[in-house]
Amino acid sequence: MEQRQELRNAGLKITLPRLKILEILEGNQQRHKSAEDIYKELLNANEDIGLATVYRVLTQFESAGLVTRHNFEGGHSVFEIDDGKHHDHMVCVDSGEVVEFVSDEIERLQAEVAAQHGYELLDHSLVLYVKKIAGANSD
Amino acid sequence: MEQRQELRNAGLKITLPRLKILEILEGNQQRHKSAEDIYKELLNANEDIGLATVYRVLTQFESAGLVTRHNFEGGHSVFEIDDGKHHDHMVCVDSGEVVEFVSDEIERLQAEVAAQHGYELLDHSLVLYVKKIAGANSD
DNA sequence: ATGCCTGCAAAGCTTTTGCAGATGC
DNA sequence: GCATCTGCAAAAGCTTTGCAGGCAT
Repeated sequence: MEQRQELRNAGLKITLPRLKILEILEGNQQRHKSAEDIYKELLNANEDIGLATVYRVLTQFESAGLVTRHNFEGGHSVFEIDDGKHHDHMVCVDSGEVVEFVSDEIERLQAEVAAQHGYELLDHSLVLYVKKIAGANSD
Repeated sequence: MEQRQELRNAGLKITLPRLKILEILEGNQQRHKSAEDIYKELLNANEDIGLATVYRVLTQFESAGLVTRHNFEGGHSVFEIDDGKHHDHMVCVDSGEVVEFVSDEIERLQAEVAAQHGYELLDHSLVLYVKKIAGANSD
């Protein structure tokens, strides 16, 4: 029940919808969820929370730095708990599976490239679209 | 007037809307345009072409490999002529300016990272969000 | 009690689709 | 002449907003 404190720190009142949504986001199943995904999980849990509220809460969480919003291909956004550890994503085009990874070298090169063009790197978005190699172990 | 041939190669009938849209995409002003941008340019040029047609044509062009669609942050797509030369993008958060760049090293590292996880790299999307360094020359 | 929060429904935005008429070949 | 293409308008999909009531503090 540490979530109450997270909400408090974010300057948000502790309400049932926010607790439930935070709980779902912290669940260890799928880390990357769309608003719709969350809405469905709430329905399954018999929580009477509107889709509009899900969106509002997610936006508030984003402003508060609790979650990160990603715009993968396909029009809709997905959200993920922001634990402070930066990483990029790899999406399997067959299964839709999302794998997180970090490459310090890529990070460094990005800053370097930006600098070469006279820019300071503020942020970046890197998504690899991949496909499982037959017969390979996935890690 | 080489555009007719490009359309033909793509298996598309030569029509006024397609010619005009291709022409705009090949214009040397802004390389990255949204459907709306193109629609506005058509209106300015007094061409009587509907927005729906712009979308349809862009989708056809994309299938034909004539253009590439990017989903930068912000909900709407931008299109760019596909000249076969792969590159990534750097977007200035202040001016909205878009700079293209290629880093062979980053490309190589991406494939490497994917392989380490048992995946084959099919495609990727890399966007750097940057800010001009005061007093630096921009190249 | 007060002010922030929620649910519902309606609107907003980008993109897609249906249909009848127009156009290219 | 026939199939493909276009314009218009309406619909679709995701997300946001307005409003009246509800809940946390």
